Amino acid sequence: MRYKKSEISAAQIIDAAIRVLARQGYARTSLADIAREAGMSKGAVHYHYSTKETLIDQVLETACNAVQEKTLNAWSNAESPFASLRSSLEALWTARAERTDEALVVADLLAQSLYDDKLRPRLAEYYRLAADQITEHLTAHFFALGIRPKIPAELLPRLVIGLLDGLVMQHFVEPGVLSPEDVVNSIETLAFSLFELPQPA
Amino acid sequence: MRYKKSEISAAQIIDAAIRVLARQGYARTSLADIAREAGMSKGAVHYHYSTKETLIDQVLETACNAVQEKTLNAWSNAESPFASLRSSLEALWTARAERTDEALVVADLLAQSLYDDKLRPRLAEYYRLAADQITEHLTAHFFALGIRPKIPAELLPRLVIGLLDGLVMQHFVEPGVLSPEDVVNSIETLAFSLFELPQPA
Amino acid sequence: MRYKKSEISAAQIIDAAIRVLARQGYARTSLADIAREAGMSKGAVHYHYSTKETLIDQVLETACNAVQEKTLNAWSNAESPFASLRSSLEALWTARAERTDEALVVADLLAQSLYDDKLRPRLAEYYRLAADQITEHLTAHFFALGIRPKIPAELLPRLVIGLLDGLVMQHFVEPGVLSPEDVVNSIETLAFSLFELPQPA
Amino acid sequence: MRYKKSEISAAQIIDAAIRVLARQGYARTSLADIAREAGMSKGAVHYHYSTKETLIDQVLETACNAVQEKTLNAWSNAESPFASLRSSLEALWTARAERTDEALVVADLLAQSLYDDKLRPRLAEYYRLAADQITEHLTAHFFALGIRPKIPAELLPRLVIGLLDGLVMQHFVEPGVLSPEDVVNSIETLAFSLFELPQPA
DNA sequence: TATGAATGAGCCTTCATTCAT
DNA sequence: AATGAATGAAGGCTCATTCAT
Repeated sequence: MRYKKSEISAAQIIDAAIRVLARQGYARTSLADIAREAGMSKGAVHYHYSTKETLIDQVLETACNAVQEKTLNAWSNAESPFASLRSSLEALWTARAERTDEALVVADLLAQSLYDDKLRPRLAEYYRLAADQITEHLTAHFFALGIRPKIPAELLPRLVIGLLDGLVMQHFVEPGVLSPEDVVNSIETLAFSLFELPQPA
Repeated sequence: MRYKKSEISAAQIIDAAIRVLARQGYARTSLADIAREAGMSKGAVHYHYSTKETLIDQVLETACNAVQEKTLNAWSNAESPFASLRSSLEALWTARAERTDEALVVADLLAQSLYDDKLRPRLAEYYRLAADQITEHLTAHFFALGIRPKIPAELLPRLVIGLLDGLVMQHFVEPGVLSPEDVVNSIETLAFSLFELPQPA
Repeated sequence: MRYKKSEISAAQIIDAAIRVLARQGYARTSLADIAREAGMSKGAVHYHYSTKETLIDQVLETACNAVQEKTLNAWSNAESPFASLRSSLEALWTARAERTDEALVVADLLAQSLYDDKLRPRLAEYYRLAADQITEHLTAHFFALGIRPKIPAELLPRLVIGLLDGLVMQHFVEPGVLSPEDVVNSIETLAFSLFELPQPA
Repeated sequence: MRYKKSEISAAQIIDAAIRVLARQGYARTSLADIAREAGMSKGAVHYHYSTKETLIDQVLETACNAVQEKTLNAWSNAESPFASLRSSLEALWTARAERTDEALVVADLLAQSLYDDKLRPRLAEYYRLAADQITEHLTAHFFALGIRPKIPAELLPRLVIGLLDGLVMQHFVEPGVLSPEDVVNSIETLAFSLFELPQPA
């Protein structure tokens, strides 16, 4: 078999944890909640992850990867650089705004990381990977064509991510206030402005 | 007597709570911690705020107001619209990135609000006020001069706030990654691009 | 004035306490509840009764007296001994079963007295007085006529009171189970049997 | 293993609770007291009974059953109906007056039930069972012989119980005031009077 | 005489963790 | 590999009591 039985259980626990954390948030989630959701005893959870810290750590890694993977698909379709940019932005926004369990967990643990030194490096890596994804795309479709932005190239992805993350929080706090269309349109306009390209018709 | 004894104590508790929350985060802060920081007994805290919820509510309001007030000063100096914009952006960034207790508390409780219906409205109002502040400035210094952005005017403040908030989280997670200068420069450039103005020399 | 202001307040507290105790029971009643009901501060309650114990003691005395007084009227109407007996039994039953605040408080504190040495003597006196009341009546209307019961005369009142108290608890626990008519009828029959008198037509 | 470990512990807790409640009364008994008496941690008590309510409920049931069972033996010895009646009354009285832990707990929680809707049904059942026990005996030994009381047959057991309960409270409040002999004698006399039987020599 | 503020012990409950099985 | 039982430290909250005013 592909995974040992033990590994299956361990993964089930992580999945259950993500579900519960997405539903209740870190501050209100106990190991008992997670065990119940995973259909196991508290003891079993401790068998696989000896501390809550270890478990949460693993949860964060899994959740980050999941979000990352989801946005990865965004960059595949190649058409024109412009069409590609738009569909990518759309995907990046959706992956965050959709309230998937994983995105919620990342958002919640992001805040936890302000006070938890163990969590912070993982989030830093998450940001780095996300930025790299964007950089890669920009390099292939814009920089390679000689199209350069008005701001430092290494800063651009950080801005995009920051903008998306910040907007998503506003979206969560007051769901109606930002229409997805407006968001994507605006970011697109912004991107074009930065690249000194004429707005597409 | 300027303030009643009771009001002083109540305010001391809020201040202590903000200090402790900024240090430890909501999930790790108990009423006992707050009482200790305030130099009072747990009972006294309960005397002034019958519930942890009530207290946190008040804390959030105070913290939001503090952050708001800090950025309010940003808009005062009038010179040219451009100089004003830059100094304002700088102030907005600093107010958030400086790791003041209040800004940290707002960031933390923002995440809590994902799971706490009582907190959410307060944060929504916070966003609204912040957006209004920006709108007001833009109206006076840009719209009034006939300078219009390429994106819907009511969306612009939301983008600015989103961008700042999002960047600040990256800054918190990995302190070195964004230099304040770069951030402000970039946002300024971005703003100028959006307004179709030539970059100042 | 008849009462000093202080005495009025003290009495108001007792009355309030009886109302609250009747509503919530001793185990669930705090001094704060009583103060609130009395429209005073907790401090004021403590000014008049320095401990909860003192207050409860006073409450019990007042409640006992109230119940006693209520049954006292029962013995007034003199007609025939038999008619008098019946109406008296009726009054005794009603005073207990009616769920007046005072009767409830006595019933509740009676149980407390099992564990509280301070309360017990008061209850003992209450029983003694109630027994005396009955004895007096029996002496005047029966013994004086040479009608003697089959059981020791000094035990009879105790039996009557016990019977009433015991039945009243059943009545409280399951309100429908004993009709007041049945109860009075039965006790009357019982009394007549004890006195070897023929049942009245 | 005859009993599971868990069941043993659960039973030990109930037993400990009965002991403590009998000693201190409901109003003065905390879970910590019970845990200490049971030789366990507070956490263990909560492991077996998730709520104080649940625990008290179980305690009441156990105590009621214990009292019931004790009086059950009273009805076994069959000799003559008259001798049987007397010995039964004696047993009924003793079971209540002896100050067994269980009887005290029932008496205390009986009072609590005035303010606790969860407790009341259990006590109602307790009364019903006790009444049934008596009815059964009366049916077998008196009604079956054509001996009928002067009062409604279904009321008779309620009167007996009420009388015993009420007398027991007097007995608890002032231990010396009622000699067991007197009580049983009187009730016996009372019973004979009700059945229109000649007093035995 | 009365209040408002404060205390500290104690209450019920939750929870991460341990451990024998 | 997993469970059930148990622990003990907190956690939020209640409450009788004290005391300056």
